[in-house]
Amino acid sequence: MEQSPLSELVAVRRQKLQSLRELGIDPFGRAFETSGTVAEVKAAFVEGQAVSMAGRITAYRDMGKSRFLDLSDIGGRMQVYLNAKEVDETAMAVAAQLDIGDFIGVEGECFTTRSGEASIKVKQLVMLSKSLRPLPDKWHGVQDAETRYRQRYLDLIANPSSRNTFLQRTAIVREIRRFLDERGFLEVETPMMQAIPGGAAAEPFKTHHNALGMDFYLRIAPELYLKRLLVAGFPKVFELNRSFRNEGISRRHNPEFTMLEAYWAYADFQLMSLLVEEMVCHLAVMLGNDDLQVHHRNVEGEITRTINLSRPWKRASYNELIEEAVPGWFALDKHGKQQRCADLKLDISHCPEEFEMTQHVFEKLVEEKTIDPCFVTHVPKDLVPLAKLNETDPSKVDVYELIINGQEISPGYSELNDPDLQRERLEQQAGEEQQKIDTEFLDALEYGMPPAGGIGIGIDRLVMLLTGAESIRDVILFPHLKQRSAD
RNA sequence: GGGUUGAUAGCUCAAUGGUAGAGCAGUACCCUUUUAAGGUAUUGGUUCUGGGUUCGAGUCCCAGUCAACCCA
Repeated sequence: MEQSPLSELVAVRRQKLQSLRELGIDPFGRAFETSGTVAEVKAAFVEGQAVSMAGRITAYRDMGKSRFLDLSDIGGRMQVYLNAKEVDETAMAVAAQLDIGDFIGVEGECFTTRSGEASIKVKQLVMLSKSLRPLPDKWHGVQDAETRYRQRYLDLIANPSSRNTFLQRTAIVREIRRFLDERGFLEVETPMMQAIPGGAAAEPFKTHHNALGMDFYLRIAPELYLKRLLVAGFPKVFELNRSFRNEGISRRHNPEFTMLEAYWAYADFQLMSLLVEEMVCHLAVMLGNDDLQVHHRNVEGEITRTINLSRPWKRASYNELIEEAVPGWFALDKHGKQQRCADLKLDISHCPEEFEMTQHVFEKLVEEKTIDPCFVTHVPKDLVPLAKLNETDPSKVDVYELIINGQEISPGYSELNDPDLQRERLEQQAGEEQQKIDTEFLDALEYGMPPAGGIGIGIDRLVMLLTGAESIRDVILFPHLKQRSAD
């Protein structure tokens, strides 16, 4: 045996494991029929009624001849009461070998304690799984960020706020599917492994298929395949799943992230903006923000930020917003813009072109400062090669970029369906790297794609916005971290 | 990639360069309605890793690992 204190704690639990086996008990039990989840059993509480329930022991209060245990699952906690008078000797012997962390099943009857807590008086106790390692502190939970991410299960066991965030994430995703289904959108699945990664400008992950003897890329967006389905005749489709970008990791970026893309034939970006507005408000209300004021709070529960989702949401053009932030910007020549950026302490060393400087100003002085929703329209065409040009100003495209909470949450386009123009604009964007153009997509467009509105929504960022999470790692169950060296 | 901060018992955290501690968890005992149960006693340490300075390093210096935040 090793000498470390952890192994001492494990040894104590392994000794109990052995004791259970000596009692003829399988410490890792089998199927157990329950009356429902912990929350369901608690909700259906009727004094004196027989129930059965299973869960993990999360607290243990030993009174000598009687014991109180808290049984928990991801959705709730309920107290059970164990009394030597109510159960046989074996059950009390088993109870003596229990630890916080064990899974047990109980059969018994509902009763209310003197202090008024709905509880279960145990008649039968069944061992379901022995826990061999000690759980985190019951009161302080897991504070260490690294542990919370690497061992998310500990975070979820110990931290109610984390449980709540992920339950809300699930509710949001489910409700988005229901919302779109209700409006006639069909959910589809398109390739995550693509020979040519299209639909966005981003660095892809590369992989290899042995039997085909060819390289694939993990998709950076599903867009070009969903548009093939518009060609196929689907009037309304969506996909809600993972995309992958081989770029930096930050508070706002995870290499794999979840995106919704939806396409609606015969619609345009303006109709799509209304759809998104309606959907996000609907989700906010579902989560209990009836007044459409989403409050973000710190650990003390104080409000740190309030996002006002009241409709209608602001709509403003790209140029207007930049002029608002930097008056006279567009009157400046290239040198003047460089000077102005220097005055504003903006680093534009990586922006050789004027439109890139403008975009940098937009990101730093508009996007990051926009908390309440704003649809940014009339975006320069160089930034968006897959959208239709504006009829009156062909230097702009018919798109919106929805900014909320200082982040881009959703782009929406009037989708470009002119195959020749699309080819030209992709060629222009690709520059020297013409092999990066998905020509089979362009072939598909030549068969005819209806005019359509399309949207993308970054689900992780949307969940951050709606739950008040400050890091994308707090809304992704298993965020990617660097592997720790074996020691 | 650069900067800043951090890593101490299973968990949460202390510790002027001078004997590594507390609460919870664990262990033993008491207690038949407790609930952050309570009472008494008690175990538990590669202070992230490797060097260095020093009579003496958790603490100071250097390098590394991992993380958080900011910048790119």
